[in-house]
Amino acid sequence: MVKIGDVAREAGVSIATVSRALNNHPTVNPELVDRVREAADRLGYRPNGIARNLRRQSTDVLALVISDVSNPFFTAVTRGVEDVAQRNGYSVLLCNADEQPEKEATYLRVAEQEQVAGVIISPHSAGTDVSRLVAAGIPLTVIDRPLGPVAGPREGETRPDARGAFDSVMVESVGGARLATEHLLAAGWVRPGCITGPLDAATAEQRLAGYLAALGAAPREVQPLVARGPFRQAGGRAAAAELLDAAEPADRPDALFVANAPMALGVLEAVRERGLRVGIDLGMVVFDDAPWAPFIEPAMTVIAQPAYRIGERAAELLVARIRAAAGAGPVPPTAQELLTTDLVVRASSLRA
Amino acid sequence: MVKIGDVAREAGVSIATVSRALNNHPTVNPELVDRVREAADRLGYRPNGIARNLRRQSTDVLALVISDVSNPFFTAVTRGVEDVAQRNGYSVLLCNADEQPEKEATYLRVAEQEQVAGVIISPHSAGTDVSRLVAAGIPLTVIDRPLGPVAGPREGETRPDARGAFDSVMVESVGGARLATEHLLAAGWVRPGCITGPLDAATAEQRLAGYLAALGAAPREVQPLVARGPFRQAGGRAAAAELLDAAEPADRPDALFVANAPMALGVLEAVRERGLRVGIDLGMVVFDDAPWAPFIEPAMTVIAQPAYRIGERAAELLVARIRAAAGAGPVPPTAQELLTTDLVVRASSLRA
DNA sequence: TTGAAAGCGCTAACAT
DNA sequence: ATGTTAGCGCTTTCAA
Repeated sequence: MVKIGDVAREAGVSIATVSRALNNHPTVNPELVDRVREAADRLGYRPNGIARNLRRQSTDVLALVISDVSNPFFTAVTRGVEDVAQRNGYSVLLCNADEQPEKEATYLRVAEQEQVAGVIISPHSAGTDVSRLVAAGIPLTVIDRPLGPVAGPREGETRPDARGAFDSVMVESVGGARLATEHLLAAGWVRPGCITGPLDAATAEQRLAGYLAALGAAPREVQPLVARGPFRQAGGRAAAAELLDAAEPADRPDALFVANAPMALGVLEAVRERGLRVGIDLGMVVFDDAPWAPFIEPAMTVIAQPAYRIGERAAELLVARIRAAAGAGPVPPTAQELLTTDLVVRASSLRA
Repeated sequence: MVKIGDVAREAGVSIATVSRALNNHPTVNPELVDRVREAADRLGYRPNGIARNLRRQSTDVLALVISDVSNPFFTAVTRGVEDVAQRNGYSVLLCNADEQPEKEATYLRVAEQEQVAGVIISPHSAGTDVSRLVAAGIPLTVIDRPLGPVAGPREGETRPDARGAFDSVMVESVGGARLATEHLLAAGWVRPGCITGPLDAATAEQRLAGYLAALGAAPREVQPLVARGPFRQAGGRAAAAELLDAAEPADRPDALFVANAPMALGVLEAVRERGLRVGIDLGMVVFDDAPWAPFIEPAMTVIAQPAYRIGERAAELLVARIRAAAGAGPVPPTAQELLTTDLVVRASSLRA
């Protein structure tokens, strides 16, 4: 490996000059800059990032910790984050926690140890522990799911200023879920059920809460019908089976509000296996749009989230905070952004 | 930030002992190990990964450079890589090159500078430059798309031993594409067209080659009908439009072989816009399965790749090579694995 | 403007 | 078995 000393010798200058020349320090003689550049090219010199990071105590890398790479929502978020990061000179390292708390914890530890410049995370649950990151002074933006109070340095102690510890970008989940359910009711379905994620996932709770709120506000009384499963295709299938196979026909839903897109595919499996027809025997609305939603039969009605925008905003807030932490900008006030969702009516929610 | 010296003081030992204790060095008194552990816990010590990497000249991190996070094929590959990596104590950093050569180059540079333990890459084109990685001795496994000869240290020079420079895990693309096209012909479609990726993408060429081979072997002569576009939904839509809108009806395909799944969604858009019905007016086969494929109407016939397995094998080969490079195992012979594809017949390819 | 040298936090070779 | 110390390759004072 060719190092800075080799370049210095080749260019006939000191290593300090090489460092300054390569980092565009203004105080160095332009002629020397050229000589150094050429020498570096000739030798194929590539600065050792690790050494640089150790010295600078910082990196040009952002970590994006998401719950599931195969969920189109998160890939859209990823795009937004990447585009903003790239414009600002950062690389994005994507960490797929895969809905597993241990995997998430591992990535958070790696992020801390490798001293990334900042972290954007969609926490598995409100209990996800980011206290070390906060303590290490690594800027953090939380997306998609809220985080509970951050633990303080001593056990059992929480930081009263936890809210100020990080920015967040969320979506109006409760409202979107309520809108979806009201839409189902308005379309003439009488017993909408709700298929949501696990108890520890905040988004699962919010979407359920919206569903319940809609039922509560309905003119006639409607019995809540709820099933849970992991936020994946298999989870949706099992949960749908649970609801659809209820012993009492009166307990079987005639419509389904599904809390995320991967689950919806599983719900569709269960529906088919039972010979049910969406739009005829069963109404359906899904929280989250997906590329395939317009192409299935009937086309899926969804609550669309501004996924790309969430990624963009999260990255913008993070970059601003990194800059501020480096003293290269004003300290922005803590942001808690709430973006809105859209009901996209296609065919699955309409009675044929 | 609490560092190793602080722990040493707290535990009343030297920093060397702390280092050894925390790294499970066998030669250290178990009683001291406990003392050190406790001291470290008490202080909330977290080793500085950067400093460690600088000293050790290595990392516990693998980089996985893929062309498109939103393609389900790559997310399945990612899962395979992650599972193997985790079992072997590595973290995976996912780098989304997004089909852009510059972005890919940036990530490769980051991987080199941050000295990741190894890289798995699905190269944008055969021209992707991995010479620096090879020169830096970073083990590399190539997946999905082949890489051309690796450039040598001097311009214009190629390394004759380039084939031995890295392992690869690919899929029988040509054969799969040929099978798909033959299936279309056998199902009674008479003018199958091919929608493939850009000229510089090797998989686009391979899939086209398979298509052409099938036409060449057909009993009656069949005119090739080919359109290209970026490997995305919008690319598929534009390419399909090109074929479907041919001035001469005789030049319009009555079936389509589509080279990847994201493109297929775009093709479906174009098909709908023209009021065509898949399975009736138009046969369709897609290279690559996708979670939504069984759920669209009619269900999509696909060439399924063992995506998860590709990721697993790539990671296994990489880990073995990293071990070997560290002297912790035998040097494996260069592997060039070729996995097989499966034709999954659903409804889209059958004449109703 | 340039160079010499200190040190980022850690591991490992060497000394005890 | 434990401690002392020399670096890993770089950036950045400090001195010239």
